[in-house]
Amino acid sequence: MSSFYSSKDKFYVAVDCIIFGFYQSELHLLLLKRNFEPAKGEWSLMGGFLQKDESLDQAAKRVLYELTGLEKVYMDQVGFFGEIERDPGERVLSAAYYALMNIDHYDPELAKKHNAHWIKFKDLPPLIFDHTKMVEIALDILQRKASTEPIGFNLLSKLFTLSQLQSLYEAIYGESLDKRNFRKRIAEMDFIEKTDEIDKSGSRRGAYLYKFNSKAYRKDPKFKI
Amino acid sequence: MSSFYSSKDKFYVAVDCIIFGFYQSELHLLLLKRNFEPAKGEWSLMGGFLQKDESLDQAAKRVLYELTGLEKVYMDQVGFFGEIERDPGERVLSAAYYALMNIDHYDPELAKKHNAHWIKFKDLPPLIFDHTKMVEIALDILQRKASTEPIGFNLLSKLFTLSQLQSLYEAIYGESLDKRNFRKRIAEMDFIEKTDEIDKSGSRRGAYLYKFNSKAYRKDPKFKI
DNA sequence: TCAAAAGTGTTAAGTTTACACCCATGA
DNA sequence: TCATGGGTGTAAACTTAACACTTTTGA
Repeated sequence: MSSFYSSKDKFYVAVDCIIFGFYQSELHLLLLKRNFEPAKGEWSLMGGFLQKDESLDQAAKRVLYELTGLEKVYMDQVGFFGEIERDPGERVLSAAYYALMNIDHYDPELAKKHNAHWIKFKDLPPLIFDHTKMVEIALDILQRKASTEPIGFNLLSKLFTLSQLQSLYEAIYGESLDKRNFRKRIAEMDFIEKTDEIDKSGSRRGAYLYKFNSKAYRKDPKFKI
Repeated sequence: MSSFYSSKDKFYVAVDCIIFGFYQSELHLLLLKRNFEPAKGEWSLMGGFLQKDESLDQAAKRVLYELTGLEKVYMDQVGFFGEIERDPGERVLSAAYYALMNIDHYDPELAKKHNAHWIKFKDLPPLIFDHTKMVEIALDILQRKASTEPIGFNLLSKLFTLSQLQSLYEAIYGESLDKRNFRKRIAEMDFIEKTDEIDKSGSRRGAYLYKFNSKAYRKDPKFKI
């Protein structure tokens, strides 16, 4: 180690994951009822410590993988949290990431193992440390980003109905949208393609299924939901 | 130290500051021509290491203070940079912050001492490590934030002309704005107040000076420049 | 046959953009 | 007297918002 660095302090660094899912027309978060210390018995985000051999982004992916068994989940940085007393045990800095995943891909067995639960975003319980703050900021970022970039599709199945897509955005924004205006907008986006498949699960009549064609999407400024 | 934490890795954590100034109708960055290792002789952001006794935000303020002698400068998070090899010397994580300061408040003596220079944003030289990336992200955040929150005033004097305000926003966005439309917008914002003072430095005729009244501003959704 | 979700256009209101000239002053 | 930046309004284009009924089907 060079002398330049040797006099400096070193710190534990964690990543915490705000994991969004969409289910029954509502946003949910995957939260842990901690059966381990510190803060045993309380609700928290899934987290883990950064290791020497991985980047922060890799650590976030790893932590998510440990909980869900899923790779290639959409993730993005929320911010970093560096208050001295944020973790009452030891000083730990944390980088928060949010993830958007399809709730159907989540193995309930893994949930049990970690004592993880999908909790309605609206019914958010108190969380340990500064995790509530992290969640608030994550929602804010999600709202802004979802309105100008096609990331919402990560919360849906490959094929989805327009009603599902609309209720997803309603859940993200926390407000209802006009059906006809919504569909008009979607119709203008060439990269949201109608298939000839029909979903019968949501209605007797059935609704056409659509898909997001990421190849057709290239930072289209038309994207604005 | 509890056994829970003791098996985890610890890391050096730095803060790097992207310091914006506004001067002669152009955005500038305060950069160091490093006369110290590592990367001596190259351009970099002002940075420093996080210490045990301070939060990340405090560290950012301290680092800025060391360079400028200024307190109470507007600062905001840019992101957390955690690639393994980002600093070729040792593994160092970095939290980037941007700062908006009035260039007139900056003491040129301090600049000399640190070998710091105000560089036109448009003429940005190559920077060490991932600092260029940090700057790009900071500009992006600044552009978005300046368009919906009244943070731009931090780059101006307390009193400013509308021409100065307009050229500030033109510099931030990198595009020119229509003078009449711009002034129409400003006129609708009650918290940007016309004084009866006149600035003669920019024209023979002189221009009215305005001030930002932060007390009158309360997350006004009308703010959109 | 009826309940429940799917699907479909038009109009008014509001916002954004484009645009050109006169004013006041000091050198 | 003239060069320079300061200051001002209107109309067209475009975007957003509000709004209600018909269709299809399985139970």
